[in-house]
Amino acid sequence: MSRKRQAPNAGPDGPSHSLGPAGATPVVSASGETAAVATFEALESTDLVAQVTDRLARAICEGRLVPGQRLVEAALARQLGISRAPVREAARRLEQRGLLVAHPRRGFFVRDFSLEEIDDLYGLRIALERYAAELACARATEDDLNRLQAQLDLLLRLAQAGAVADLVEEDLRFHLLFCKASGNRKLFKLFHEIAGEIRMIIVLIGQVYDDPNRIAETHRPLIEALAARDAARLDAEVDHHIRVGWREVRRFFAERGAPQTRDPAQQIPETAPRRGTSESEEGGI
Amino acid sequence: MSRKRQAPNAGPDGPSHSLGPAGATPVVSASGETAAVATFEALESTDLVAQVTDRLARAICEGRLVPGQRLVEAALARQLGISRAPVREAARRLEQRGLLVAHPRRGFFVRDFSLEEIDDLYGLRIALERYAAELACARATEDDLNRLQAQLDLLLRLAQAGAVADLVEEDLRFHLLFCKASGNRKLFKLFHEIAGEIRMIIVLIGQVYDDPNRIAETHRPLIEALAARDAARLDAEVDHHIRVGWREVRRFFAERGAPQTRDPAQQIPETAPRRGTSESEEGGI
DNA sequence: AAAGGTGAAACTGTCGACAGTCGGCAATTG
DNA sequence: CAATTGCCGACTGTCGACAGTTTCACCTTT
Repeated sequence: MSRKRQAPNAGPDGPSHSLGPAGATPVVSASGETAAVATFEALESTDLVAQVTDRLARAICEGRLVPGQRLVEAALARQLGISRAPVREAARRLEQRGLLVAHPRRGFFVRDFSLEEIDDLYGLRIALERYAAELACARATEDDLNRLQAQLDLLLRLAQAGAVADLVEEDLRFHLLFCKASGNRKLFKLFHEIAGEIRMIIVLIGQVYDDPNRIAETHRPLIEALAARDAARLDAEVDHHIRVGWREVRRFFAERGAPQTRDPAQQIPETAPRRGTSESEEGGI
Repeated sequence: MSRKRQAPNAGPDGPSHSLGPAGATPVVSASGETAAVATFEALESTDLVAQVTDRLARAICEGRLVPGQRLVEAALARQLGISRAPVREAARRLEQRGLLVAHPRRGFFVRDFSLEEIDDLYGLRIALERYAAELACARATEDDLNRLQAQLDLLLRLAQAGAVADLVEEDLRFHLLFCKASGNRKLFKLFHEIAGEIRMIIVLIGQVYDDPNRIAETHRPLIEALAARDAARLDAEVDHHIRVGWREVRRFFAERGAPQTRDPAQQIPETAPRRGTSESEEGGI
C-alpha cells in the first residue's frame, strides 16, 4: 500500500488534513476551462514525515508523551499505519528540535530537562531575542508592528477567555513574530527551533503560569518600545519580560524536581532514559 | 563492518566497487553524465551515519562538492558501498547543519549562500559570541583560559607555518572553546552548528583570508580581556573581532558574485538549486 | 534468599525492492 | 519556428525483511 495508505488503522483523525482548500476561489465555469485568473494554492504535500513529526511534537507538547518515555519505532509505525522509515526520520527531526533524545541502539526517548538545561535555554533565548530586538528596532516595518499588535490583541482575548493552552501557544507566536520582524531569517529559524523546547518546558510545569491577563499584558511594553524605536528601552523590556517567565519556570521546575544532571561529556547533551514503572507503549499519537 | 555488507550484491568487493573506478578518474560514462572525481574506500566500523556525515561535510568544506551541486543518494551509497538509508540520514543531518539544502522529491543540493544569508549568519554569530563573552567573563575557569591560550599559540604557529587551511580550522576551534568557556551547553551546541556554515563560507571565498599572522594575532585581545574579566572590553573586542572577519568575507563574496536571493517565503530559507552547466554527479566523497 | 548466568524476545541499524513523481527531450501542432 | 503535450529515464519516498544487540525474565548456584 505504498501510496494510499490513509485508511489503514489510523482512525482517530478522520477527515483531518486540509488537502481541500474548500474555501477558495472555485472559479471556472463548466465551459471555460481556462482558469487563468484563479490562483490556486499549492496542494499540501502529503509528506508523511512532516505529518508524523507534527503529531509527535503535539503529543509531546500536550503531555501525552512524558519525559523519559521511550518511543519504539515499530510500534509507532504500526499505530500510524506506515512503515518505520518515515517515523524514524520524524524522530530524528524532533531530536534536532530537542524534543527527543536518541540513544544509539536504544532508540528515542522523550526529552527531559534538568534545571541547568532550562537555565541554558532561557539564557540563550534572552540573547537571541535581545538581538532580535536590536534589529527589529532598526528594520521593523509597519506591517510587522501591526502583526504584533494583532497578536497582542489575540493574547488579551485568550487571557480573558481563560484559554491558557492557547495562550501559551500564541504567546510563543508573538515572540516568533518578534524575531521575524528582525529580518534576520537565520535568527528566526533558530528561535523557531528552540521555541519547541520552550513550549515543552512550559507545558511540563503544568498549566500553572501565573495570571493570564498579566501575562498577556506584559507584551504591550515590547510593542510600545518597538513602535517608539527606542532600542535601549526595548532591550531592557525584552530582557525583563523573558526573565520573568524564566523565574516562573525555574520555580516550578525546582519544585517538581529536576531530574538527573547530564554527564560532563562534551558533545551531545545526553538525558538518561528514565525507565518508569510499567514502561508501556506510547500514550497515543 | 557491522553487518556483512561489503559483499551485498556487488561481486567486485574489495576497495573498489562498481562505480568506483579505482583510478579515481573523472571519466564520463556512457550515459554521458556522471563525473566522479575521487573515489573512496568503503566505510568500515559501526555508526555508518556518522562516518558518512563526516565525509560529506569534509568534502563540502574542502570544496570537492561545490554549492548548487546535486547529491544523488543512490550514487553516493554505491560509491561508499552501503545502502541509501545511512546516506539519507547523513544528508539530513547536514541539512540541519546548513551545509545541504533538501528539495522535496528532488534530493539534496550543496548549500549556496547569498550575501543576505551571510549577513544574517554573521550577525547572529556576533550575538551568540557576545553572549558567550558575557558568560565567560563571569564563569570561565583557569582551565578555560589555559585552553584558549594554548589555542592562540597554536594559531600563531600555524600562521607562521603558513598553514592557512589548518588556520581556518583552528580559528574556529578557538571560538568554539570560547563558547565552551561560557558554560552554556546549549549555546555551545548552537555555535557548533553554525560553525559548519561559517567554515564553509570561509572556504568558499578561497584561501584568501588576509594576513595569517594578523589573523592569529587578533585573538590575543580576546584572551586578555577575558583574563582581566573586563566584560565591557571583552564585549567590544568580540564584536570587533568578528566584524573584521565579516567584512572580509563580505567583500570577497560580493566580488565572487552572490547567487540568488531567496524568495520572501516564510518558513524555510530555501536556496534554489542552481542547475548549472553540466549538472554532474558528485565530486567524490 | 540473593547473586550470577543464560536464553528468548524485542528493537534498532541496514538493506534491497517498488511505485509514484519530476525534469528533460522529442515529436507534434499551429 | 516557437510553444505545447506526451513519453522516458532517473530519483526520492516508503516498504518489508534481516541480522546483530541489548534488555528482561527465569533458572541455577552459593
